[in-house]
Amino acid sequence: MFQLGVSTRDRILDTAERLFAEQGFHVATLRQITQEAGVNLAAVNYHFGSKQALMRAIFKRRLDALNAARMKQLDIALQTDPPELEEVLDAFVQPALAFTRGGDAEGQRFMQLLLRAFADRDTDLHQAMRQEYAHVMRRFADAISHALPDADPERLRQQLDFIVGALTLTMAESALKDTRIIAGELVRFAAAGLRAPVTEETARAVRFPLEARS
Amino acid sequence: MFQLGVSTRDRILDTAERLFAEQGFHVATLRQITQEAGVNLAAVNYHFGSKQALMRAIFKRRLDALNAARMKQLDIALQTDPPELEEVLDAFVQPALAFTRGGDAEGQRFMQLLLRAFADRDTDLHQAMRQEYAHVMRRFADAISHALPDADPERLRQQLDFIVGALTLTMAESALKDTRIIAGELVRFAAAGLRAPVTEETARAVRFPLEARS
DNA sequence: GTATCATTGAAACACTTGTTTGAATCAGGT
DNA sequence: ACCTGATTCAAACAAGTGTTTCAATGATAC
Repeated sequence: MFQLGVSTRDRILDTAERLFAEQGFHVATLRQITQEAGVNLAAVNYHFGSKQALMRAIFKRRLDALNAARMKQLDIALQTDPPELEEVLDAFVQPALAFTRGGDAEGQRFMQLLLRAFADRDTDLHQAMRQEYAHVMRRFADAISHALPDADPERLRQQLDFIVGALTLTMAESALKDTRIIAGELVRFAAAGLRAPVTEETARAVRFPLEARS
Repeated sequence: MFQLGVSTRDRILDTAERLFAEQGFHVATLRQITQEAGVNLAAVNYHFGSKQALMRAIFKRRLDALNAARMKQLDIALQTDPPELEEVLDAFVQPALAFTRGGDAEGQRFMQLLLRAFADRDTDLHQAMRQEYAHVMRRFADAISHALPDADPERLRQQLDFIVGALTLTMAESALKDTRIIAGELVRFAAAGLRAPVTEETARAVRFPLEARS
């Protein structure tokens, strides 16, 4: 029950990740974390320095893994030139689910954590996440531009944020068993959105967004 | 500076909304709120009962207004039968920006608050928000189904969540001046995504989502 | 003017928080 | 065996939290 054989440091990491995702950073207390992990209260400050530093360690561990998995799958997609749009999007979406393959809810837990980080603007965690993300996002934006050479790269980059929002919120929200199907749907949905040209109607909507058109 | 002439209750409501959005529910303290609002500390518990109840009051005020605005604009779109898909999506997206028209950042602040509520699963606030939303979401899902009679209603409902995620995250994240343009882009993006049929390629992606396709 | 109610004010309350301390325990090397 | 450094432990610390209390003040009606 107390994950015998695993180091104190890892027990804290796993338990804190779960409780931070479930309850949020400021609601989950060190006493609750250490008690459920079966370690002493002071162990957190000994191994990590502070509660904040613990959070950063948790975040870095998963985000590095997620980004590496995305990069790796993107490289495969980029072996064809120009790359297939769906394969590029797959490389972005699917690794977010890869963690769930083990059977437990780790992947979804991290998406919940990611969603909290997005919500926490003006925190160093938010800044750190955006910076960690910047690399990957730029590479994916470039790949999408190559797949859709006729589209404006700046607009494509903007629309990548739509995909991030849709992915993060639905993955954090949905039941575990549905995530795989939803990911496939999202790729199809996003690919069509990215391919859609700017029509006269939608251009007018951009210019006069609040006009009631009866 | 202290919004002279406005009632104590409203001063608390406005200040707390701002601080909750900026810092989060558990980080913003009643002492900070009451001090910045220029009211006594005990005023919160007198007028609202508790910090939680204050949060609910804040949320209800804006969400009711947002939902009402969406419903009203949806009714206009539904005057044509079948409704135009872009008009239905406009009715969903545009009211989220309507608050920003006054010049201040109220609209974006509320989207940040909404994002926090999404991240806070397993809280009564999250439950309350989902319930308040359920009505509106069902009506919009029905309207979209009417606009796209050939598509599976259940799948359309699923994809409405994509739009919610994209809208909430980008609106909370983006600079204020960009929100109007982004909203127009989102309508175009989402309309194309909803209209896209399920191809053999994407169907395969749904069946074998983690397969590396080189 | 006075009684009645709602509202404000300063202070205290009970409790929890993250962090620190210093002794006890453990492991590995010589 | 003995030393050394890393790790664990129980206890305390200082600070901050939401909430409550009760007297002071304000407004309103009779």
